[in-house]
Amino acid sequence: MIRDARVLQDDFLPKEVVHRHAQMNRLAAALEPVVEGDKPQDAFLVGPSGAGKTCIARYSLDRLEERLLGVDTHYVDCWQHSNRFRVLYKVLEGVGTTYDIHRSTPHDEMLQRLEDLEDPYVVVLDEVDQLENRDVLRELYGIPQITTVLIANRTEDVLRTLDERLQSRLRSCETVRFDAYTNDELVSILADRVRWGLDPDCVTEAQLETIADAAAGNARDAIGILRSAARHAERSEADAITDELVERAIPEARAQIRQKNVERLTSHQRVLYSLICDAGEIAPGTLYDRYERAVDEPRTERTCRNYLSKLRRYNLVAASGEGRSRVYHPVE
DNA sequence: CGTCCACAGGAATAAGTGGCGT
DNA sequence: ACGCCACTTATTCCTGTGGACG
Repeated sequence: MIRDARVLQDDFLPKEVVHRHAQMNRLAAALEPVVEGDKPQDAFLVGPSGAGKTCIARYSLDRLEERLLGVDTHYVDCWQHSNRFRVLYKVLEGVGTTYDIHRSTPHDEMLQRLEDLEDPYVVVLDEVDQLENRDVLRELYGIPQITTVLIANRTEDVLRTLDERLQSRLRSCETVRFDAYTNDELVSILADRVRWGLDPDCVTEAQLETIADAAAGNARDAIGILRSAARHAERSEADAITDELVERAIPEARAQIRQKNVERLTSHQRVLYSLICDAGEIAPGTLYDRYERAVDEPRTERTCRNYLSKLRRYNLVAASGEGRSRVYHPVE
């Protein structure tokens, strides 16, 4: 029943982008000057996750490379590469000069190589708000050949921690806003994937609507649910996806993401996480007390606060209330 | 209504790690 | 073998903030 598994993968890039023409055009317009040999405008794509930002950015890079020889482009996921070295390394990778780069290569040399570039270079920095050290942004902005396309959930999260100069520069670049997809849009995106990769008629319109509803505007989640349901159907050698499989796939797709994140935690972080899960809702002070008693050599409170912000970044826990009335609770 | 305190998170610092060049 | 360089993690110190409480 799965004819082409690739179209259900996270990194699949459709040949045509639907429902995002306005954003496509704005980004294309910002980059357009490069065709005439001028400096393109930096761009900033903002919006909730799964709203098509990454997709549009990658798509635009592909179109640009198609049209124009002698422009380099590259995509960097700052979630996976969250420090200066890794970002610079990935950026250099895009122009194929990493053959003799290693951990202890001075940053100056890496930057020098970028400054020596002959051709314009467009870099997408996805999830830029996950960057631990923003110095690298300033460094990249200092290189005239490089045009950046930043992607983040919220503009303010990125701007907040930057100095004045960089802030004003970022404010003046082309900002393209994305909203979450509507249910109808999600259904049509899912229908496309079904058409390209699954047997026709193996899933009903009503089922796609159920999936779209559960995904709450997030296309990545929606496709994840569809993928999970299709895999189960295939494993049980059914020739269609049943309603029951869809219902099961909804929590499962979420659990998979959570599982992946929990695996990336250290043992101390996991203790905090399970304490929060057990309590359902817990005040910071109580949490630290219990943590101190739960482990042999407890870390300091400050370190735990760092752990907690990591748990929040991974979307495992959330905090509500400010100041003294703050409580942590698990997500979902 | 003002004070106090728990809490968040920035900055500086120290100890430990890993891979490289000499 | 050794020092270097940059990274990572944890810690100490500190400031700003908003709700609780007298």
